[in-house]
Amino acid sequence: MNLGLETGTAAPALIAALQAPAQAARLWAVRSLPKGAACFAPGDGSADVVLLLSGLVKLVYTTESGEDWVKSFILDQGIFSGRGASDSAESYGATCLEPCRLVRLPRAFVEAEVKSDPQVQAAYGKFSAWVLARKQAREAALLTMSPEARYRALLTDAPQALARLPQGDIARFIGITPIAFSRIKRRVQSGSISPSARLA
Amino acid sequence: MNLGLETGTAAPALIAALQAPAQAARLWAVRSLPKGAACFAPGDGSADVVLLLSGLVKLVYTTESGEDWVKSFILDQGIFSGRGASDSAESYGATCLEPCRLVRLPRAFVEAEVKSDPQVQAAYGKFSAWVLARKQAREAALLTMSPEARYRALLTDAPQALARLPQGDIARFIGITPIAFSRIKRRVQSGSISPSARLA
DNA sequence: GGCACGCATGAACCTGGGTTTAGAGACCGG
DNA sequence: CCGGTCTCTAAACCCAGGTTCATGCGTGCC
Repeated sequence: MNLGLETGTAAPALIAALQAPAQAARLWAVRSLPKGAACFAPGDGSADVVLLLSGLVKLVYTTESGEDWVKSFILDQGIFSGRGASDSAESYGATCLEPCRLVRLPRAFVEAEVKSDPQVQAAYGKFSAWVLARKQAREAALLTMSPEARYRALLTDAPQALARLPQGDIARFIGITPIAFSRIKRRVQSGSISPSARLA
Repeated sequence: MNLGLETGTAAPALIAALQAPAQAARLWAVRSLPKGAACFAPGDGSADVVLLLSGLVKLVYTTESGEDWVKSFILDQGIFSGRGASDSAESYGATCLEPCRLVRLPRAFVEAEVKSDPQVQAAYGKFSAWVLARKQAREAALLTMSPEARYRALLTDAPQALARLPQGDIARFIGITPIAFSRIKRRVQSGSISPSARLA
């Protein structure tokens, strides 16, 4: 069971397919952002599509009470935007966890390229399918697995990613507090085989 | 915050758009299934697309330990298939909660229609966007809200749907056991304002 | 260098949900 | 009409995760 952290090749392929057309349209402006910078704020009206060329970004939901919950991480190369296809009420922000290099493209430009360029269209189709599969995996993980099980799955599926992420962010991605995450790590490392398949 | 139970018009529109081509191809065969029947089993190799014309279907993940968790409900009119776009490891089954009328179409046929028929293509685009938004909402709900908060949100957003669903299935959709759900209902009905915004 | 801040950990206590067991009511077939 | 099964509710107990308070450690800033 993977939880939606694997990187895959779909996003890099789509980035590559978009580069030439964007350069031709003089829209290919690589921007560098330092660690801690916000790519966009939650509720940002901007419907830009962001291509991450290198670095590490987290997408976070912020609740009314001010808690942050990590929707997902984008590692090294990936594509994301503030609003999934249509506008949804649940908006999220994006923050650089490492220095990042990225390109912003207007959504309209990307959509036009998808329609007109078969290369881009093919890459976009694969990317969409991959996004859907990831979302499905994440949904299943949140619904059917306990936090500890999710952590164990991450340990198996994406150890190299875990090493680059702050503990607090991993916790908020798994769906628990950093304190509880610390306890889980202790349990797991001590080799105790928790009998809880899927508890609260 | 809606949790992914609202029905919307995207699915009915796509069903309507597909009907004529499917009839022309002699693929439009309406089947009736009784309450309790399985539309397909988890892991079913069939990549058919199912159009639900009337009735009520639940999609359920089954864990290795045999627990069922409700991925989503399809009310009255909707479209679903055993495998989201690409094949994912997490497979789910579909069961009728009410007598259903439905049509099964081969995925290849639907994909071909999407490419060749602009009508279908437009409807499919809207449907895809709607699916994505719903998945996003569900992900956010599972990640950022407590079970009780999810139930309260359902009460607000989809009371008519709740009335048609068995308690146990609602519980498994919210992400808890039927027993815990019973307790939550008691708490909510007794008007106690639980101070827990988002607890375990 | 030294101070402050943030992050990770630790311990103690609370609480919501899981688990088990049990019982009341609805539905169905004989 | 009766007995079986299924669903929902209830009560008692356990446990994982939340909460609070406190400590140690690394980083950055002055």
